Amino acid sequence: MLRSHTCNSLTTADAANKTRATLIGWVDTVRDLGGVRFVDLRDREGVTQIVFHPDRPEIHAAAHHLKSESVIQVSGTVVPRSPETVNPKLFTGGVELVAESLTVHNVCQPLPFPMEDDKADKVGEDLRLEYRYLDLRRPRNLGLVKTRALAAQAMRRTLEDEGFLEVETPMLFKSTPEGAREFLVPSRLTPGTFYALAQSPQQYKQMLMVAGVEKYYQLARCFRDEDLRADRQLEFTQVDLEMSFIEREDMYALIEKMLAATWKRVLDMDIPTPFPRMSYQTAMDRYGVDKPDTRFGIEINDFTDLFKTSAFKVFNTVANTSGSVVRAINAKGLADITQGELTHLETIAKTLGAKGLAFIKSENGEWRSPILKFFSDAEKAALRERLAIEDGDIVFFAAAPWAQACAILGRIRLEVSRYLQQRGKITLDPRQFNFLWVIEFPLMLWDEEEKRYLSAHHPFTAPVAEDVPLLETAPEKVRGQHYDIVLNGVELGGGSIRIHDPAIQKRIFEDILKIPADIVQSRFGYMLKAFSYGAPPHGGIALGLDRLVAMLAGRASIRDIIAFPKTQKGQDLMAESPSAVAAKQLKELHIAIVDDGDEAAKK
RNA sequence: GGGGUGGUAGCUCAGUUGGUUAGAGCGCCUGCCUGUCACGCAGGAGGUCGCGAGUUCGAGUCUCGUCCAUCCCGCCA
Repeated sequence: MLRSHTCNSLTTADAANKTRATLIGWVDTVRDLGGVRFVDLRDREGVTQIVFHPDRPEIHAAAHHLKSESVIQVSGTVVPRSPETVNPKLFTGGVELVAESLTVHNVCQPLPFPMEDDKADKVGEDLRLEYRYLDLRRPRNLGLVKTRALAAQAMRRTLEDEGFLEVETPMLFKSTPEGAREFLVPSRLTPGTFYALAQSPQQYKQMLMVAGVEKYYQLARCFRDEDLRADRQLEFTQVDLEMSFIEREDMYALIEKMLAATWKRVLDMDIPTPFPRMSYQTAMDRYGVDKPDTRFGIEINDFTDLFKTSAFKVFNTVANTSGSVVRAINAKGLADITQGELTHLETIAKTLGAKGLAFIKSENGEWRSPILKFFSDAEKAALRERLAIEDGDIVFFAAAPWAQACAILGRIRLEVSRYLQQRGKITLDPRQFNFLWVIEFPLMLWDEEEKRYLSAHHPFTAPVAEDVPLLETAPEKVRGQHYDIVLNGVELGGGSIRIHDPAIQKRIFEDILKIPADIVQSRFGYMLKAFSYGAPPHGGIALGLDRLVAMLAGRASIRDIIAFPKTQKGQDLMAESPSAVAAKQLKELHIAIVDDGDEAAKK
């Protein structure tokens, strides 16, 4: 090794022993006082002050020209600092290394952006991504890399202790068009055919269960060619696992154990288990989403019955329409909402298909609302009581088909919670982690555009046993044995008990999802075949590692905790990918470039 | 595919109603300085105002287009 110690290891005991040490690392800061020259030397572990005295003229002179972030190696003697020069902010602040020799291994060019956290955080992300190796070098960001590694380690340990086998599954899979958009990979050896990069190891891991692995896990890279967000990348990592011979309860217990171990290891926190559970129906009715943030209230209330006889035509009509509801939330203390905020909320409601956003403001002892005149005293009293309306509150309504009303009030609820946080009326503890199992999802959802049922999650989810007879008669009433793990309003992952009966799987594909038999055969034939050769009951789950680490680290964007993330346009600004390729490469892959310039011109 | 926000020195930003030579802080370069730790002090260099057109006597500023980044909607079985 080119060092005897790390930059976070020398102590006053070393100074007392006159320990000789060699340190190597990056120049953090240079403080040149003319006579004496100080350099803070930094490595992954910490910082140690180096001092250059004029009695060694060569290295004293060289120290004058040291640049920030250059890599240097220094040998010398550890000495104590005089009491008034001790730096209490530094672990090694009681000592310093008197330089006796200096090697400059690499001179750093002037930096493209400042490295101090307070300044660097304001620098445009595109520049920091172009120089990702510099941005990552900041101790705080290296800390995020460590957090990720620690979290992965904790989860691996739990799974290894539980007897899981790590198995790698192919990234080159076949195209399965019913899911997310895929990355296609042309096959050179079979002209005109394509692989698809795996969106998840789903089908392979089920095959591993048929193979008798019993307990499988993998930190699996997954690929989806969809538009990016702060919490979505083209490639991301899932903690993917599958078990045989289990029921749902077994999976809840395992994941609770794994996440508790992770939070203990990374944050030294004891997460209470078991996690609360909530049905999909309850989550939608009370929070308007299937991934509720339960750290604050502002729950949705139903007033459909109340308005069935109302004089207010708009609500009355909706309340008497089958499948439609009239619902409201009370944004407690938000009567001082600004016009801009209110307009923003209306825009959201309209984006989600509402005609507007009805509200009642309770201010200075009286209610204000454009629709107040339509309400009877009994209706007002019911609203006041059930929404606990007090002075300073504002109530928002949605009158729409159930799913739409949920979507509107779910979004409004999150927005108003943000406004209330900005006003200090809701305070969220950064160390509060509300884990929640959301269960009893419907197996199927009716798709109005395609006029057929689609799997709510994926078509391998097993129906709840008692609901199986409803498959053909009332598919929308069949509950799936699916479970989502939700944390503070973020979906960490989901999974299910799978179908292991080829007859039921076939019924789902052909009779319910209406996938033509020949397509079922070509896409899933091998699965149906495998299930007829001794398929064990099995189930699994996949957790988004990137999101999970982002939650652990208190980061909003998963770009922060992925070493080399891509921008929203899917580009790697550092390596400059994607990039054009040579015609020869395309030819080899049997890809012809069709110039449709003329076509475009005609249009 | 759609909507919002932003793009001026290496970085972060200011730039008035369209008007003379586009500024500040930090960084960078040079010099001074023997106990600093965001060291200090003095001086200096550094600009295709994202790009392209248009309006105008005159555009960083107004208009249109375009590119990039970012947040969101659609999308993400």
